[in-house]
Amino acid sequence: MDDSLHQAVTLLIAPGQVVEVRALTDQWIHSGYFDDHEELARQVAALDTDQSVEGIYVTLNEVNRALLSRRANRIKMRLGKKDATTSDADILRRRWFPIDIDPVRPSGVSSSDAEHELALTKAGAIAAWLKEMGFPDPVMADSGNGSHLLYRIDLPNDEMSSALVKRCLEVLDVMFSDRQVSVDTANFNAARIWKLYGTVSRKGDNTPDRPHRQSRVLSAPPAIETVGPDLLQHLAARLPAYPPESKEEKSGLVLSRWLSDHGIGVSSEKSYLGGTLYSLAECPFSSAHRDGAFAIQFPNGAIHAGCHHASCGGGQQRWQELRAKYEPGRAEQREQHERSWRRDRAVTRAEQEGRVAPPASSSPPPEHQVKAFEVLRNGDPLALMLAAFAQEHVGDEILARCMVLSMASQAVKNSDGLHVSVTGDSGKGKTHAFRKMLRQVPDRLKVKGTVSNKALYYMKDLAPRSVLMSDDTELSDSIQEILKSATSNFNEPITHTTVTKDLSCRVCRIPERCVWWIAKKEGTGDDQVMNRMLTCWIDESSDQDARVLAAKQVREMLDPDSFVEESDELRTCRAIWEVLHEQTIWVIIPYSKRIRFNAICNRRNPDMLYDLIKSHAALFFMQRQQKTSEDGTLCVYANEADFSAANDVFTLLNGTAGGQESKMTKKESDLLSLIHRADRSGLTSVSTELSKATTAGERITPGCWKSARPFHSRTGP
DNA sequence: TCACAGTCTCCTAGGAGATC
DNA sequence: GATCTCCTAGGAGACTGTGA
Repeated sequence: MDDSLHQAVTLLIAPGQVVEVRALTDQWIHSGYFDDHEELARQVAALDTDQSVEGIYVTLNEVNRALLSRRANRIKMRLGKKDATTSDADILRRRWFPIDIDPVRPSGVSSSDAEHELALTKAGAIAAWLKEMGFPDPVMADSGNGSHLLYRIDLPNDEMSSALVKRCLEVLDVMFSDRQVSVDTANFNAARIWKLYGTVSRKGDNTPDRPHRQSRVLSAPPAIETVGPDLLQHLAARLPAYPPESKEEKSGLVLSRWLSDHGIGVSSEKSYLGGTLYSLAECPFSSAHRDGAFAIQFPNGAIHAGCHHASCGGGQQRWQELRAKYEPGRAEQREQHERSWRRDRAVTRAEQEGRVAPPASSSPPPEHQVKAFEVLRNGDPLALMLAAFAQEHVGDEILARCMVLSMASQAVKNSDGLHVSVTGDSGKGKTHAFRKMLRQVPDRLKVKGTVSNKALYYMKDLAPRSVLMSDDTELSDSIQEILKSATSNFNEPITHTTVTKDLSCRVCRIPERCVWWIAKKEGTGDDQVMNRMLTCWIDESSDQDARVLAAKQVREMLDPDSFVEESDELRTCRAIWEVLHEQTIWVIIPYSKRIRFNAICNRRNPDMLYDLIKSHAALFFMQRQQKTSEDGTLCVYANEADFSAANDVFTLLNGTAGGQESKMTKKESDLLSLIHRADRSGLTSVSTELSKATTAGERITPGCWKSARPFHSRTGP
């Protein structure tokens, strides 16, 4: 028997242990099970002379003894489809923690001498690193093309052990793999077969540059110590297994750009937990070595940086240290910024407690709070909100106006509430517009995304005056019913009574004064729902596409330092909404009787105009004539500016920016417009089809709205 | 060739609620 | 109370890619 083969069998396989031998050829698999290890070595030695055999392997871990009966102490050549080999479920215990270090090369060829040497060197480095951590000396072997490290373990074959071994390999891969050599992370499964040392590795043709080599054990400790699970867990914990939480990195720092901007060289990059791991060309933490440093950016933006050398923390998080090294003074600025933010927030909360006007405080309120009251008293809050919105979303101003007035309607006691629906094709920015405007809303007052039919009734922390945003989905019948209730009974909670398991009644509620913002695809939702909402169209024009692209191009040029996550305007808007959400205002429209409506057939439209006026007046409540009613309600008188602003919105919603009265989508409206332009007889036909007079047909044609405002009025207090 | 991981789709069971 | 519908989670199976 070959000495090295005999040494391997003695070393790897416990006496009496059943083991599967598997030989791979280009086309076939030969396999047998052995508990007679002398016989195993004899048959393997014979098989190894077969030049078609690329490699001979054994199962490393303890195999179920029953499998011996499959092919007892014999190798069956050319397995058929019915001949099973060892699966993970056939393994009784894990006996080895195997580390396979392979040179990076094209598949199907043996390694060159240089590549082979690199893998052996890398194995030495890994063994040394693990020894620093407390690992014993491993069995080191030459696999023929790369190198192997084997540590004796004793773990049950279960999911936890599998995950632990897998994680350890992943950590070693991150720490040690580079462009030339990689640690194979696929060797974690229990039934994994392993090169039987003493046999020849024959990948591809045997050429001088890439010769076939015999695998062999290079070194083995006299007594092999078992590595305990604690040590493996210690290794597994060397790197974050999940993206770490990081508020700071959500600011949009792009690690690759940051490294490049600061002249930090990257020797290689690869994916890690969905993010990217950059191996640094030189260690920025120590001058004692060059290799080993790395930085990872996770999908959530968080960053982990470190170095695998024990003297550099052995992979521990050192990102803040790295950043501070290249951005001196930043930590201090950050601390100052956070102190200021905490102070602002504390003052804002204190002022929220039962106040209508700003308190005459000897200490100055925070900057944005002062600005908020300044704008509410003397400025134009609507203009500020539109400007803050425009900083983050290009165009769609009329939609923005609708959203602002919708939120303002929550503060109006005598309003039915204004809800917003926006239609248009996917990808045109409906959801983006909603999300950007929602940034002005305090977090506790918004619900985003999709919900199942009854879920809203069961949300325990859903606050009154929340904004419920439904995202680009088709509205189910059930949600549409809730919407109808919400819009019909704005000032009361929506109740829903169900029967529990013990057949008692349970009453669930959606709180009062919630407004809905619905992003819909074309042609979804029924008219009754649409009737109750401000019906906007997203701007789908090619001009808008060009403007969006231009804005995107500017944004992509920003570096992290010039990127502002929250502008002063945005913070001021949020402070304004905090003030308004504390108010309940009764708006009086003293000129109500002087408003003339062209179309009152849909009774909801006058309501909507009145609500728009009231909402605008609520937004400017500090600049309007006020009185307090007997029950203490703050009353505000709407003025001509409120009418004018509301009328502008309503006119646009019936013209170029929405289908408020017609309930048509943009495409339907464009089609009618086309018919109208092409031939007036076409309009007559449409009117006939609709069973309406030609004038009615004209009215639903957008071109006519442009020339005729829907309301006449003589306004003024 | 085989086993496995990962991904995706489809199907099914079970629970909740509605209806008769 | 029986039955139906809707929703959800989970499993099965097909498929692909990888590595021995």
